[in-house]
Amino acid sequence: MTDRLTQRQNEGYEFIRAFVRDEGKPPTLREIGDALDISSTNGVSKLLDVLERKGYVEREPHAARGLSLVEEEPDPFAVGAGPPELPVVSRTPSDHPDRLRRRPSSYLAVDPRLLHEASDPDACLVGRAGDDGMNGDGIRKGDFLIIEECRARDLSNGAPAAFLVGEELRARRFLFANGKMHLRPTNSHYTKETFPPDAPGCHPIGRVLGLFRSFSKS
Amino acid sequence: MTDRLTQRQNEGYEFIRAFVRDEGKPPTLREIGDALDISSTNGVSKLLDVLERKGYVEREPHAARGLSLVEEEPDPFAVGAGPPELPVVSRTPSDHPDRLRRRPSSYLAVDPRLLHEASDPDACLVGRAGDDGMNGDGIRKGDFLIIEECRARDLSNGAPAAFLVGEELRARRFLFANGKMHLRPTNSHYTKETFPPDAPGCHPIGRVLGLFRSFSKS
DNA sequence: CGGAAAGGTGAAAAAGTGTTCACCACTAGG
DNA sequence: CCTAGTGGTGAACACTTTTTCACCTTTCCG
Repeated sequence: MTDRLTQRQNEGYEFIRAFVRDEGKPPTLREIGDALDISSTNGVSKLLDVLERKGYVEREPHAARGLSLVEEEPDPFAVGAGPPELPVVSRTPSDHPDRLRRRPSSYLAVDPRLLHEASDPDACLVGRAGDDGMNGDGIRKGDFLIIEECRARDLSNGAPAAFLVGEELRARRFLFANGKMHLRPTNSHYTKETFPPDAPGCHPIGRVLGLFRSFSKS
Repeated sequence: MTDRLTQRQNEGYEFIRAFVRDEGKPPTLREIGDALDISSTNGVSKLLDVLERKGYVEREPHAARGLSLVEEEPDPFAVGAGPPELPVVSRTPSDHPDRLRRRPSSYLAVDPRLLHEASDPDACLVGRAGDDGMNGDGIRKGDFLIIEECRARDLSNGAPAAFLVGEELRARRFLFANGKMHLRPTNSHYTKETFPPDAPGCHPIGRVLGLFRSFSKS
């Protein structure tokens, strides 16, 4: 898909894209011709020959609507279509928690249904669990946690939440009592930790909505 | 989209969905007929009449491929780009393991990087863990398991695998020894089970590549 | 100038596709 | 027993769509 298009060719190409997006099927030669004011299907056919030669479309001979768009790069700024992609944050010192979103290491596609609990899907990100402190809840070190960012006071007591402690992302059950934050693990080998609300070493990130995990082939 | 479909109607509907997703355009009557072994286009046409009356598809008279799926989820079939969607299978009696792929209950978008261990991404599907037998590996009842279908002899010993036992999908570590299949749980409250290779009540589905989980708001 | 490529018109042939008609078999419900 | 609905076969027919052929103009470039 390297060759440049002329203006007319681009008009045709863009029409096809829009048609496929709106109608769910490729246009016929006549439909293209009507849109571009080309009265002869042969004129349209020649236009498509050029688009095919330049690698923008593929044609299936003799098939009605036998036209398909050649895969392009997924547009990183595409609005609308496709499942949302969440930024994956890498380890960040907890004295710079604001860096969390600024330097995502990559983006991961997530089915929207996994975000159905989220109040604001745009506030969601992905981070990796740094330890096994939530083993009792089936969360293991290295798991990808789907986190909806929120303030500590919006976390409900006892719900799984994510915190930045040092450079480590920790999932813990969150409890607020006596003016302090309590991070309760569900693994008997870990101990409960308590921090004052604005402790420099511990930043609440948000609630854990879900997770995913990839088993490596052993 | 309330009326139930018969098995045959569902086969047709699922074929159309898969075709649109894979080909980027709706199938013709003959293409549907070839797939479902219906030799007469009229037979296919009548099938579509029913699907249309029940609200699953819409037809555009006289148009080639004048068929479209009635929108359910927001644009599940974005053309071209986007992560692969895996069929989510629902509970199926183990005397009909072949139904697994035929009646997916939905499709779930999965980031391709979660499939990087798969030999064949097209052989992957999603099923829900039916019990807590793999608690020790952090797999919990209700988790969505990403499974690559394969034959039992292609499973490596000790690897997490999925089995259909009765109507329940079970994740277990798989061992083949002394001519028998051994399903080893990693939860001390569950017991190891042993089946002969062709036991009617236990069908190996494939290896577990990963999982995801959605925490419900408490 | 000459040639190549883009960008057409117009018509007819060939191929693909949807529609209709007549007919059949099975099942479930009244 | 009758009827409606499902699920077909097979063939003829009409419509839609792609392909092909002959011929044209304009622009750009060596």
